[in-house]
This record gives sequence, C-alpha cells and structure tokens, in this order.
Amino acid sequence: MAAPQEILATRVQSALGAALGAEFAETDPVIRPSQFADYQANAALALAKRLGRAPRDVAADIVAQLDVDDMCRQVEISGPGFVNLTLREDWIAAQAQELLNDPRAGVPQQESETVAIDYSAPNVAKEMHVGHLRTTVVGDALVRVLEALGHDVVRQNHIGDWGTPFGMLIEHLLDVGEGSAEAELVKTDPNAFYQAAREQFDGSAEFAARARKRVVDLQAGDAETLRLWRELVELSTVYFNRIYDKLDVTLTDADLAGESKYNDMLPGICDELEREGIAEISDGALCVFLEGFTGREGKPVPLIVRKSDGGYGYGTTDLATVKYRVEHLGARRLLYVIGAPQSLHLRMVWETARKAGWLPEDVEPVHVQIGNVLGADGKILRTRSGKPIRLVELLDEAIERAAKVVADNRPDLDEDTRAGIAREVGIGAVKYADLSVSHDSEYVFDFDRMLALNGNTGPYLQYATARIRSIFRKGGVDPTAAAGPVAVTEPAERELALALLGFGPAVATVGATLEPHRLCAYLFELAQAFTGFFEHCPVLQAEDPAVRDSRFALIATTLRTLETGLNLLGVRAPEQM
RNA sequence: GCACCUGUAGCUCAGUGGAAAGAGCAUCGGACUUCUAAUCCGACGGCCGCAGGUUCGAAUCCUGCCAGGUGCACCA
Repeated sequence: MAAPQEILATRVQSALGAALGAEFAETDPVIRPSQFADYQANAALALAKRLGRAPRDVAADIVAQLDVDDMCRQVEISGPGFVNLTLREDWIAAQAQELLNDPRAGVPQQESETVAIDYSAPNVAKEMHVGHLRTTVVGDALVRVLEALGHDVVRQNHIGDWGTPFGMLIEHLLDVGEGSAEAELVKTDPNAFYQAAREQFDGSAEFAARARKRVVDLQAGDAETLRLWRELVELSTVYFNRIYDKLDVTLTDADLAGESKYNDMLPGICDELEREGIAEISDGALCVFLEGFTGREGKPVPLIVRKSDGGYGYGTTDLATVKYRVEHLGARRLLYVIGAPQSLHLRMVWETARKAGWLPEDVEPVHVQIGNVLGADGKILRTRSGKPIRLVELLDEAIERAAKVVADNRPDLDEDTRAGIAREVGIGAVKYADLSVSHDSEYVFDFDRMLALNGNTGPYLQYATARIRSIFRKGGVDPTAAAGPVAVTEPAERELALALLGFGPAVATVGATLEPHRLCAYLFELAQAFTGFFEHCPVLQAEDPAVRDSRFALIATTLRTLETGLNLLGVRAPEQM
C-alpha cells in the first residue's frame, strides 16, 4: 500500500536517472499537490540551474522518460517547467480497493524504534490545570501514532512526587487524620488539600518547623515518613486516574515514573559530573556551566545539580531521566512533551548529558514544546477571580454544553444514549481543540468554537462518522461487509477516494514531525470530501447496484479511516449524534 | 541586557523554496418532499509586522529593526 505521492516520486526519480544520468536518480523529485492537476513535479526548475539549461527543456526530457501510463491520464508541462500529473480514475479506484482490503488502513509499518515519551506529569496533591491537559492530550496522541507506526513506545509520566512541599503535605495529612474526609480531598479536590496545608505552613511557626523536619526525615528514608508519603502519592493517583479515565487517555499506574524514582541515582550523577570536571562548586552549589548560556548582565547561567543545602533540584532529576531512558530503556528517541518555557532548561540538561556521555550521538532528544492555553483576554486561562481553572470543572462544562446541544437536536434518543454522546462529544471537542493547532503555539480556549459542528472541530469529524453509520443502519448493511468493487466516476467520488489515499502519509508525517495537528488537518479535509460526496452521491438510492456497492465500499473505507484517525488522536466516535 | 517563541483576512488558526496565499468563524446571499439541515453551496474579505539580502522563484531561508509573549542561581 503506497500513496500516490510516493509512487509518483519513485517514478519521477527513475525518469530523472534515465533522462539526466544515474547521478540524478536520487534527487528529490519535489512532488507537491497541485491546483492545476492532482500533483505536480517541480524537480525540473531546480535542476535547470545546475544543468545550465532551460527548465522547460529539462521538464520535457523528464516527461519523455516518465513511465506513468498505468496511473496517470494526463502529464503536462506547464508554466516555467512544472510537470502536472493527473491520475487515472481506474487507478484511484484500484488503490481505494486495496485500501479497503488493507488491515492496516494504509498506515505504514516502520522499522521499530524504542521511543521514551515524557508527558502529562502532574503534581501530587495538586490540581491538574489546562497546561497539563494539553501535554497529556498531545503526548497521548503521539504515543498512539508512534505505536500504530510500529514503534516500541515507553510512556513516562514524570509526576511531581518529591521535594520540599511533602513535609508540609505529610504534616497536614497527620493533622486531619489519615482516612478522614479532608484527607480524601486529595482524590477529588487536591488543591483544597494543598491550600489548607499551605495556610498552616504560612500561619503557624510550629507547623512550619514540623514540616521542615519532615522533609529531612523523608530524604533520610524514615520508614513511617515514607509510608505517609506513599499514602499521599496513592491518593493522588486515584485523582490522576479519574482524570485520565474521563479524558480517555492511555496512561496507567505502570507508566508512573515520577521524580522520586530517580532518588538513588542523584548522588552518583553529581559525583560523576564533579569527577569529570563538568560540574564545579559555585556559591556553595554544584553547578554545570555551559558555553553560550548566559543570563542577565551576561552572567553565565548554571544548571544546578546540587543545591548549597545538599538537596537536589529538577536539573539533576532530568539528567537522571536521560541516563535511565538511554541506558535502561534503550530509547533512541527521547520525547519531552512539556511547556515551551522549559526549553532553555532542557537544552542545558541535554548538553550536560552529552558531555557526560549519557546521551550518545545516535540518540535524539526532542522537546515537544507545548504552548500556553489562553483565555478570551489573550492571557493564560484563569477563572474570573484569577485562580487557575479546575480541570474537572472544565471537562464537566464541556460535557454539559455538549449535552445541551444533543438534547436540542436529538429529543428522539433516550437519556442514557444522549449522555453517552455528550461525553464523547464534549471530551472529544476539548481534546481535538488541543490537538488541531500546532503544539508549540498558544491558542485561545473557546468552548463555543470547539463544540461547533462547523469547521475544524472534533464534533465535525464525529458527525461525519455518525452520518456514515446512519447510512449503513438504514441500508441494513454492516460496514465491515462492504467489499466493492470500487469504481470512481463522479467528481465527488474521485475526490473522496483520492483523499482516502492520503491517510498513511499523514500518519507517517505525524510520526516524523511529532505534530498531531497535521493529522487533524488531514482528517478535516477527508471529512469535507465526504460531505461533498454525501451531498452529491446517494448510496442507498443509487439505481445501479454496482454503483451502490462501490459507494458502500467508499464510505466504509471513509468510516474506518476517520475512526482510525480519531482513535490515533484519542478521540471517540459516537455511533450516532 | 541575553536567549527562545510568536506576528498571515474583522476574529481563531493552517501553510513542505514553487504558478493566482488557504480553512473555519463572523457578515451577506442561496439550498431541506432527499442516506442526519448539528449540514451544504456561493459572495465578500490580504503591503503574509517593517526594511534589506540570497534565489529563476520567498509567507517560508539569511541579516537588521518594530511589536507582543516567555525564560534567565539554588521551586519544578
């Protein structure tokens, strides 16, 4: 199963070799979608300069050697030397038929690579906010896509489960009592618990003293303190899992790889850095100074690996993640799906790891930068009173709003069905909104826009699948039973079939660029192509049984492609809506 | 001050060195006796922040500037 663009690329390359010499057989044929044909090959323009010839002549030579009769019905030199390529309808139909029969839905099977992916990373005893939402959703989509492409993906949920706040949290847990209603807040409203602890810490010197002592005990490995700490982590895990469940995210407890996991590695990391002369003591702290990293007033910025009080910061922990993921997990790509502001920090961590030999040249670390989510005012999304928005409330509001729309439009459905649809549509809308814009840009959060059935939204794609299912229901046909044969005659059929062939490449692109919004853009175009088909090409009312069978096959493939694509994004497709 | 990100239609956002820069929303005008109108079709709308440069060709690459955002020593 190969996409038109790829097949054309190899064909044009052979033509290049034949026309211009073997040394040109590897050059990029520059196949692009065209507004004047299906595709265009732009290689001649670039090569003309090198050859010292007129571009149109070069194009003519390429076309003379080009063997595409089986797949193109028109090959035309146009403009300054573009080669316009128009596919044959029977070829498109044959490819669509192949796609229908392809158990992988056109998704290429790539050579397996171990990829470690760090995403979500909420903090224990703290509410997840919209920033966590986005790294969770984007990270999970990347996981699904990479796995579909055949890679060995290791999820690493780097939760904040260690550090000074735990002294305060543990003491507060003891004060309210283990198992008390207030302790249970960690499962449901963690910020309430955290704020209460914070208030004690700020308001009571006695409490603060206890909290500080507790931190020391924790780091010393005191058994009772560790037990209480574990208790807090477990309570938090209940909260995380409730969110992940609601969000339909693949993370489980097995993926937890929080800061505490690396505690044992930290002293060794510092020792090695110091021994190798990579780190030095500055103002009492063990620091790595790297060339080219300067801050205010040109002062060198350190990566602090051991604080002056002997404690470790996140720089050390992050170094440990690199070491662990390379040495222990055998990862060839290290993905960090975290906020854009961490960019400087990560670059310093990686450069330090390179110097220390923990990050070999053939291992590629990537920062999948996550941009801020903004409110209507263009500032980081907060409630009217200025507090961060509770994620649970935000998700519930999305579901409520979706429920209202479903109730308005589908009074014929029973309540349970409507509630199920509302959940899938509401959550899908929020996730899709996070995924459909490039992950590194900020975007403005707007319920009305993301829940709209028009435009590049989750509901629009879900609606397309629901309409297809409706046709199959009415026709009494099982989508998996559609077998074709596929024929392509109407323009809308042609457009839909051609769009279907682009799925595999779109998924592959996301795997390479780590940009889920490209898959969104593809699925949106496919859904639009389907809508055009839906308007112009009746399926059930088609008079000719052969046309009917062909159209069944086309929409069955469309349904599977849309659902597979949505699934790769982590978005559900309701059977009706 | 240094570094990174962003600047594209009224708004929200796409855009792989290729032809005349795209979509959705909003606005205006149309289409339900039809497989879901929660839909669709059409129109309107652009010094691609500014100025240079590279190139046969630049929203895209380079340099400078302007504007906004973020980060820059012991929180993560």
